[in-house]
Amino acid sequence: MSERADVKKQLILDKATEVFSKKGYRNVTMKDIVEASGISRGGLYIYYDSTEEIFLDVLKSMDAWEDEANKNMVERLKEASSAELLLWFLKEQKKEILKGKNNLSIAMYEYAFSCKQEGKSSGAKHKFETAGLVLEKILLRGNETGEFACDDIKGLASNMMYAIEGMKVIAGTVGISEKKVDKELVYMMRQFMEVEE
Amino acid sequence: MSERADVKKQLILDKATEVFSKKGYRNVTMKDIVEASGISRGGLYIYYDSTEEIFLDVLKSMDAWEDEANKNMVERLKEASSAELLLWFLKEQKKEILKGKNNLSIAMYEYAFSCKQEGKSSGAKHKFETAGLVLEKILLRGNETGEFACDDIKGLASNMMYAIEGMKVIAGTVGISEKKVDKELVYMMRQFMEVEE
Amino acid sequence: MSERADVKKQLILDKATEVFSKKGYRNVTMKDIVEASGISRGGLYIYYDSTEEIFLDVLKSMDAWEDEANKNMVERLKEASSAELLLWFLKEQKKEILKGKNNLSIAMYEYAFSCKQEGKSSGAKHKFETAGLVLEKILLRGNETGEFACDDIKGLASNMMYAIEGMKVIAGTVGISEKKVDKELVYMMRQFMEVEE
Amino acid sequence: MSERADVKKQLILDKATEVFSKKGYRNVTMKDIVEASGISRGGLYIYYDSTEEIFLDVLKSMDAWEDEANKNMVERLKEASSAELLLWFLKEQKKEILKGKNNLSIAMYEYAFSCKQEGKSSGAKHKFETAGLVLEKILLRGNETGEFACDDIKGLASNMMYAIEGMKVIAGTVGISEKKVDKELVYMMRQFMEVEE
DNA sequence: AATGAATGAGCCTTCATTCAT
DNA sequence: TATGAATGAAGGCTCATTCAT
Repeated sequence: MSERADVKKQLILDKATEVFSKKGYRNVTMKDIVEASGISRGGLYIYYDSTEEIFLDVLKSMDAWEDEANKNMVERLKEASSAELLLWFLKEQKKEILKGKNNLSIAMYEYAFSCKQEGKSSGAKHKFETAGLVLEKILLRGNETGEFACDDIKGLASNMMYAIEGMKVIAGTVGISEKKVDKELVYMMRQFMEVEE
Repeated sequence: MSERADVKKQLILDKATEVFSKKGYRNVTMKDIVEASGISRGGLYIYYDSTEEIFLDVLKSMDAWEDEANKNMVERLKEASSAELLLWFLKEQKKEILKGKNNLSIAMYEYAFSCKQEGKSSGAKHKFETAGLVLEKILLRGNETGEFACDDIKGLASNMMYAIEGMKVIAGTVGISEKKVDKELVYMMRQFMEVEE
Repeated sequence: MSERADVKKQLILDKATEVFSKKGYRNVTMKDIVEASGISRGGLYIYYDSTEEIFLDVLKSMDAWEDEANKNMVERLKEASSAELLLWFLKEQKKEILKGKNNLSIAMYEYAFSCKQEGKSSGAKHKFETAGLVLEKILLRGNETGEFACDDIKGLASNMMYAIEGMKVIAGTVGISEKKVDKELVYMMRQFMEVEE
Repeated sequence: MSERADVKKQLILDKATEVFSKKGYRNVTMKDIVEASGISRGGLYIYYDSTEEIFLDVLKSMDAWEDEANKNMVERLKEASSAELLLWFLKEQKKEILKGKNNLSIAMYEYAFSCKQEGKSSGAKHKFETAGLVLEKILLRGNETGEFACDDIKGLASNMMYAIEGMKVIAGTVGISEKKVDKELVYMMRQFMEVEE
């Protein structure tokens, strides 16, 4: 693929990401993406054959970005304190939660749901598990350095991930306030560390 | 509306519930409901004007059922122990989580999401909050009777509800095992009571 | 299928026959048939899913008609003279040849060709062979009654059928005059019987 | 036009001939020819503006080739016996018949048919008549030399041409065996000469 | 000349909704 | 009320043709 094509694809992905964030997965038509990206109907088909293909590429590009972020974080494990990393991790999660109807969560759920219907794999599992592992690593390290005090790291990490997932969904549907998110995150942190209000 | 009409409506709702559980919200067509309910295309329009109207009625009938259940539970608060009630509550939640792709969660998320787009209210908020309040009541009472030991009931109830919500979504999309659900529930309970394995 | 549906289907077939006769097979779109039959786009899909399906039904209805005609002719073998039957047979062929661009031949060739591409059977073979057998029967009988004098009936029938087929194609493409057709038919008949000019 | 352009055009014609033979006329797209010829989409338009233009050029180049062949044959009339020439002529026809779905006949019929619709001339008539004249010449000469005995040369030539045309069509659609073609040709020849089996 | 990405018209198909019976 | 045939709008896809490079 030529460089020019890559630029075009990136434009499509950027606009498509907005569309999927606003409309979910199922409700998005090729026409939507055509109109959002300013490309002609036929032109879009040069690069992608279906909304599914585009959606998967959107996820892939996001995964690439997240993998990068996670790698950076693991690097930082060596220098930064666990508490700092945890704060960074939760801040990222908070950001995503608060994007609310502008995040891809609902689209991903819809997609994963339709995949399940058809017995396909959606990749959502991997994404969810990876984030859980990162959290585990941070907690484990914090326990070792004495920053945290937690006797069931796996259980805690899992609980936090599900609660965060729940907040994302609630944020994307009925909505959630920043204050509420903060409260939840503080509640979680109190289970294993001192938190000043 | 005649009694006969009510019977017909109930039939439609029952079958529509199955359809929405299996296919989500957006993906459901009038044809799906027509075929599932065995009623003619035109006949369906006598009772409902759109899939949205049907879906809202499905939610309403479920709410009615749940309100009833909650009322019963509050009644039982007087006779049963808080621990018993909590177990019953969590068992209900577990059941719903494990229904996985056969529960209405995804359809509700899709619907709530599209409502948010259009500024409508979906009723999902009410449902989520009601369940939270029930849990709160149980925990409060347990604290009073000394069965539970929890110093932030609101925070705990909220955390549990989000984590449960997260599990529902994960169950409906990437899937979750019963064992995993049990683990999560036990983890939650350990925060305020003794749990034997 | 209800009677009403049959009426509708017949209307579609009648109009579609005109369309296929005028435009061949490949060049016909659902839109053409929709416009010719005065039915809505969606309405057509209730009865037929593709132009191929319609075309096959057109052929089937013609076959039914021809089978009937052949059966009648075989009946008449008992009473009529072979010469009379032969004249009738050739008159039928002549009629079809002269329909020229209004006959289905070209559409059938196109269809049979595309079937061959895909390894399907088109039914054209059967039609061609059936007509040949009818001719053979007439010639055989004429030989027995002394009306005809032919020492290679199979060869003759085959030759005549190919020549007639050739005329149909030429008529449908470059065109042919009635006089020319008559000349050809007389030439054929002279091979085995007396023909007055 | 430069010589280089001629080379390019010839390449296009060669490849296009294959395509039209395989897919008929209507079913051929610019893309097919682009892919077959290895020339770019835009490049093709430098030389030809439509598939029709290409197809006409394909026919023209074939005509040129055949005219050449016919002229050669007429030349040979002076040296070779009529029987030899006839055999050569029929062998050529047989070859073309047996090419079956790889000959241009169907494409020509499709094209001629669509021309007739629009009142254009397709050139198919000329081709058909030219071949008939060649056959006539051979038969006439054979009659003069006493090799053949035929009292209606025009009628015979015409009959043969139609039968051959019929075989081409049948070969391109439902198929025909070599043995069957031989039988037909022998049957024709017996009408005016001795043929050993 | 040559390339191939881009355009947009046109056909295919589905489905919410209407309406004669 | 109930039916299901009919409608037409909307979205999917392909392909002839153009155009910047």
